[in-house]
Amino acid sequence: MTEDDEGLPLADRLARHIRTLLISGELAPGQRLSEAAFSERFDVSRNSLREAFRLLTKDGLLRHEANRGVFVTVPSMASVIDIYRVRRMLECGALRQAWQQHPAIRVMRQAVADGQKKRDAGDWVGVGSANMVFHTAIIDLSDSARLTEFYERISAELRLCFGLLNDPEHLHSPFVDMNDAIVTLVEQGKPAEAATQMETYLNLAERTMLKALERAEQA
Amino acid sequence: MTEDDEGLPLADRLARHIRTLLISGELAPGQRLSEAAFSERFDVSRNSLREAFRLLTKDGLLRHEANRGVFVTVPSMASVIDIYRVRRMLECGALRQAWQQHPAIRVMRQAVADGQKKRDAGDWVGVGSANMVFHTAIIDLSDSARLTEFYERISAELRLCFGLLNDPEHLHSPFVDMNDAIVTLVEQGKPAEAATQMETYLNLAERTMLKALERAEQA
DNA sequence: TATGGAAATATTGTTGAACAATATTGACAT
DNA sequence: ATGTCAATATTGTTCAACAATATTTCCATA
Repeated sequence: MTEDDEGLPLADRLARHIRTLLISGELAPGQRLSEAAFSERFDVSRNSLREAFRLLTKDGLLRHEANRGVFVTVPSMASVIDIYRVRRMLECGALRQAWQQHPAIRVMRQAVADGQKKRDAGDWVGVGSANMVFHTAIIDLSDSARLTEFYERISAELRLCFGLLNDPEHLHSPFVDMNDAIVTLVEQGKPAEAATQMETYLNLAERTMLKALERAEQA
Repeated sequence: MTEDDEGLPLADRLARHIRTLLISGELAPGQRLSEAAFSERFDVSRNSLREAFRLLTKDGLLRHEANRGVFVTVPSMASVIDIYRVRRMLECGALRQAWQQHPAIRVMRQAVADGQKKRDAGDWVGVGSANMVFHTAIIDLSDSARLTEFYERISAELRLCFGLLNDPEHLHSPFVDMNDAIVTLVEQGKPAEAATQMETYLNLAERTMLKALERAEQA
């Protein structure tokens, strides 16, 4: 735990730290997280650790089995389908009612430019990050703190899925140009078309993800 | 804690119990929840209680101030506006893509009938409950476990707002007939119209809520 | 050899006490 | 009445303990 404190309660800091381990894939899906081992590793009490575990369980990143401990969630086809259902609802909805001058649009445009640059440089991790910024900005179009927070949770769960894939970052590249088209439509004041495009995008992404997951499961 | 166990961990049971106290108004907005007092009251350790508090804080029902304790969230105009933004996104979205034969539609229709009966009997609490069932069923149209769970959280927060009002239950009555119109449109295979109606409904409900909250704040 | 089961071990679930750090209260002097 | 400082209470976190439940080990037996 070398990062910034911010004076937050220990359990929250712990949860954040463990979350980064989860989404970076340092903790593998299915892995059991022993209370003793982790409280030693982070040099905190079991009680504090358990609070953090509970928070992450509520976020769907960990799974809790009575008297057996907590495990890293193993993403399933069902969860992928559900997650994309949520994304269609939130992202398409945000686009559909987007106001042409919303500040988040600048962020979207910037993220697209960034993604293109990273792709041309062959920096696939960078492409993934830019893509993430892009979609977060779309949610910001809806100007709702609660939706933004909810999307963060969904987003973290999705990254858990990516952890199962063999060459995950490569997945994002084909979508950079679709992002471009979408933000352009929003800039042109065509929110309905943008939403439709996004639906196509998400359906495609979902299929790709499911196919990749299927391959990964067989292995 | 006289209710059912279900073998869930203590913190979860505690959180559920406290949540019912919150939404039923037995714990007033702004009130401080002393760890000592509540661990005594529920006959649990401070550690377990703190886990429960953290869960409820994540749900937005409690607010945590460092070194000062947890307080029942005081709903603000801003939170009401945000909550209705979420509801428009989720409920209108669910209606727009509703499949005409979805089982949740029966639940909606039943809830409408129930609400009308309760209203005619002057049972305002019953009207409120029926209304809640109706809107939860709308979310179920989207067939997403995550959206359903998220809506529960939003719903609980909204009930916290109702706790601030003087005669809260009375608020629901005018909406029973709008519910009727909406479910009828869905049954007729007109999801877009249903969504539009719902938007009108929610805008009206939001204004009513804000006005009532304004009155309550002055007092 | 394989299998079933019982004892031994490890892990989680929950508690209570302890203590440092911070916030609140109260007494006192001005 | 007001500001200051000590006294008190509360939260933040840890630790040690123990019951309850899982897992493993080991042995007897078919």
